[in-house]
Amino acid sequence: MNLEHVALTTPLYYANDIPHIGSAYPTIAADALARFYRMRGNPTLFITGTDEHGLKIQRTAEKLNRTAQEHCDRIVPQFKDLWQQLNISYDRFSRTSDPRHQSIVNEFFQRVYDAGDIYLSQQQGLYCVACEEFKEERELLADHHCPIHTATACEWRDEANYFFRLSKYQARLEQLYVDRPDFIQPETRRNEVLGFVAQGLNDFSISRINLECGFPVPIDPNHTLYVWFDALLGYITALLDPDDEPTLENALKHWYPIQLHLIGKDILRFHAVYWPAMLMSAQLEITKCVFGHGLLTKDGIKMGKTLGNVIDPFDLVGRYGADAVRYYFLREIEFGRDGDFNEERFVSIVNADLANSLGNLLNRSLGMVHKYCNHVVPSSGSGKLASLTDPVIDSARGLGDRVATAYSNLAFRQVCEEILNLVWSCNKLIDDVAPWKLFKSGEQDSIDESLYTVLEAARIAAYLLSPITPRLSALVYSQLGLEFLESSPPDWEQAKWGILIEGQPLPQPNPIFQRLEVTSVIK
RNA sequence: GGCAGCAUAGCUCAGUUGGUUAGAGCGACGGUCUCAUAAUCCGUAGGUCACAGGUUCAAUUCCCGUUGCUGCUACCA
Repeated sequence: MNLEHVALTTPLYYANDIPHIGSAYPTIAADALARFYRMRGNPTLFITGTDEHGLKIQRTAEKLNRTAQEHCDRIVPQFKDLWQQLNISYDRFSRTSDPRHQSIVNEFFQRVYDAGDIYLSQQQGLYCVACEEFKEERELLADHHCPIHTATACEWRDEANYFFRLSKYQARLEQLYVDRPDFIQPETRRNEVLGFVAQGLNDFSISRINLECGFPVPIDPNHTLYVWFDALLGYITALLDPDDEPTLENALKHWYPIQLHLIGKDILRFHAVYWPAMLMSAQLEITKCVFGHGLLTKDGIKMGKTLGNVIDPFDLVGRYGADAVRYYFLREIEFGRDGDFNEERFVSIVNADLANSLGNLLNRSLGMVHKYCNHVVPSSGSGKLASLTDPVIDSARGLGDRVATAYSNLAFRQVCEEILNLVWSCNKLIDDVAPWKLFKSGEQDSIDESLYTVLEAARIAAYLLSPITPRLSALVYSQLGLEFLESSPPDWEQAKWGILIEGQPLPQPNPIFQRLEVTSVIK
């Protein structure tokens, strides 16, 4: 078994506002992956957190009459609360306002500076005072008026900024993309990056003046580090053990390099271009893979505050529960592509798969065990029904490998499909065998054989689905009289056939997943 | 504008290295069983595989064009 260390990250979410569904989605995916790797026995470090610097946060805080730190201190608990409600098993919550982070950033900056990749230059351009931003000429209206603030013209500014020598890394980046075709996934995202880089890379400024919210530039405290420069380093800070001195050496010793950054495609460039260049400059290894997932729409329409059609993740989990939400997003949406949320569809998919197919499979077979098999796990039989049970058993035996491949490829949809195929074949097996008829004719051996097959297959299905629906799987296990601690699930041996032991008493069956009802009026 | 991608049943998607009746799930409709959470299982869905050309004995699958949609086209994050 591969016991490689796996550190994986969600984005460090911008702590400007409370979490939205776009933050929940990749976090759910990352959690499923982290749980999968832990089950396989890989030492796993699952990192999430918040990015707490930059102009937007500063402004939001000002509006609310708070300091930036106070503002973030109020936002962060809401992220943590949502993650708890969604059953997210993160190991580290990295906040970029952490003083330890500053130490890491300073050290990293020094390395890049020593490499000669940071220099002072002039940022010239048209500046909208109202936006406090430089604008491109092409995005402005006539006479250099800002489209947002049409009353006043932008003014020409000539501002000193520190720059990172990104252009120096053009060739090495292109080589990286060639040498490691899996570095950027999925393929379409990779093509976007290739196209972008092929245009030629410009150095980018990594400092701002007139900005308080952020770290001072180590070599020039009049400047503040540009948010992204320190935000990306939050991943490395998160690698520090709690008692470690905050040095790069300590951060890199166990978990580096990071295996996977799971991000939205909207921040792909920072992770696939700037970040590896920064790491090259600091002479650090590059993350193994950057995966840019798709974005979500609601009922086919882009979500936005102005449209008022945002999905509130708190509301969704509150009404339907963590497993249902986790399952829908990973089952129904091809990870990597854009996807849609539709509440009626959500309810029908979740009911069909979790309640009707898997839940009812367990419930009906346990019911029969209690009626026909003395409330204990039946024997696996003598093989009379082999022609019916063998295909199911074969499918269950191979399921672990198939599902593991799919998880490794972040193909959650495929994971679900593979598992459902087994579940469906079990429901069909029951109908084909019809144990209730065998009971009347007294064919106990065949009853046992069919029910053992189905229970054991259901167990494997639940086990392999547990990274996605941990609570549900734990319930299946307890219904089967087995232990399943959500916080430390049993190891991958459980993917094998034959774990259920004949004669073991079974508790009274109880539906593991209640059918959902649409609880809100569809607008 | 430039570059890239996509366009298959009501919905979400598979698929065809070009070749008899184009598939799955969900939804809908009909039927069956009775162990079960009115669940399961079976059957039905007559989709010109976006549109118009081309190559070929043969294209939904290759090529060109058109239309539509999406993404990228750098310093808000």
